Amino acid sequence: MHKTKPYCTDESWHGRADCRHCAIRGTVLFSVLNTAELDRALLDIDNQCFESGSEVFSQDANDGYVYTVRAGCLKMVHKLEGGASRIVRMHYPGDAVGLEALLGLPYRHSAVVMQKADICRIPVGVIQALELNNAHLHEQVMRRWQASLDEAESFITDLNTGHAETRLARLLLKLAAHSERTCIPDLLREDIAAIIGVTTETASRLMADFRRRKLIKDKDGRTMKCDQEGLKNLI
Amino acid sequence: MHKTKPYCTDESWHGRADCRHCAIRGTVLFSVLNTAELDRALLDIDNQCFESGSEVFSQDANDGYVYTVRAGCLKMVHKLEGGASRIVRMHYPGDAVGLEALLGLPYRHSAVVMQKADICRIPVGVIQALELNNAHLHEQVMRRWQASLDEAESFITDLNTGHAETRLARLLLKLAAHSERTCIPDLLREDIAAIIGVTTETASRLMADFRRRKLIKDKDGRTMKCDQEGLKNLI
DNA sequence: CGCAACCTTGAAGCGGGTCAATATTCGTGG
DNA sequence: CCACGAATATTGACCCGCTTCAAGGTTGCG
Repeated sequence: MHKTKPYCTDESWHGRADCRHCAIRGTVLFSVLNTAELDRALLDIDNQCFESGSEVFSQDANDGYVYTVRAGCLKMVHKLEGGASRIVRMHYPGDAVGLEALLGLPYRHSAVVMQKADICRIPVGVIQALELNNAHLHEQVMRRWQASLDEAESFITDLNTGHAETRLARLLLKLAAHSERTCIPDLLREDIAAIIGVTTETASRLMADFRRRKLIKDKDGRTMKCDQEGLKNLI
Repeated sequence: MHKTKPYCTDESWHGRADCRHCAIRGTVLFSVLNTAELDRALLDIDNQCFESGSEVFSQDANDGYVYTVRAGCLKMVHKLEGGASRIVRMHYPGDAVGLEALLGLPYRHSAVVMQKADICRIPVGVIQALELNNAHLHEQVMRRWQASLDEAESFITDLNTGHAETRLARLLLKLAAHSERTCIPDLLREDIAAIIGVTTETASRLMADFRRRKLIKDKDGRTMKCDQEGLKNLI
């Protein structure tokens, strides 16, 4: 990833509005921004768009960055010994990803884009430096950690419990909860399988069945609309 | 839980050795202990033994304590809508439990003892106060958060993936990794079922089968020995 | 166009669920 | 100490949901 431009410190930047979800921005910007030191630190934050399918970082790598999601959707993919892999959680706008880097640890999973994403890359040193003098940022980091834990645990209780049809319904509802107007990404059948713990064929059969029952409708190329009420009846 | 005695500040306490794993003790004790203020804060830390089956805290409660495990083993039980429940992770000596209390949030799960446990109860205010002046403690808290995340995710990748026999083998090996000399607790079949995501009957059938194949041996009442090499062959 | 990646669908088999009966362990009180 | 009942564990028989293996079908891209 190459250095682009210092969005965060540019008050006239058009994308500024989305910064309201950012742990760094949402808490620090409006409290202690006016120091030269802070402005300097923020220059190290980079921003980039990723296309669907591209990898933000790779399992076992250790590059010293934490990432925040401004737009789009990521999957955290864990490779298993047998060559197969499972998706252990997803991340949405406002989430921080790769927090283990704050502890100097290698990434536990690969982060791969599921839906075109706008992502900020923050060197861990920046966060650590700001945290020293800012308890509020510290709390925001902990909140992001807890959010990852909540998401991983909901994968166990919601997406790995009950019949496959129920699990798929819960997955679609979860995606809808993070989308505008029930417009959700049309996931790869392989990804659905890796999330709800079935084979690709079963995922395909279920999705085809849901479409026939009009629980989901194709919108354009990579998104669809879903019938939330109908899906809730399956749970 | 009633106040017992200020173990942490009593240098002659026989149980002191186990404090080496504690986030508070392991980092703060040897750095800034000698202040009256810190000693005072530590007086609010309580310590108690819990018998197997007893509940340390309850899902949705909000009592403002974080707990650390000094000995024994806990299960984090999440109640589902249908009345059933799943176990989303386990905790062992050195772990911190109920970290969401640091954010003022209600507990996500009930914490129930699986094996007689020795547990410290720490008011969130104590941790917050100490964190303000101690970046090292702050790091320790983050490490505990990451450990919870690692454990939850290993439940997805190890204990909710593959055939039931494989998952049970991985569960027993995980317990063995946290025990002395492959002596692991003889879990309730219902707990095994709630961990690896099968019915109680299937858990019972598999355990009975493992015993016949001498992969596990009854020791005394509530513990057993397991053949780690044999179990690894099932993965 | 033609290949590659992805999706859909079918048929057969089995792993684990379900329902039910029996055995075992454990706590409690006589 | 034994007896009794409740909780837990074991086992059987049947069946269904999902996997497996295999064969097209569809989409998209160089």
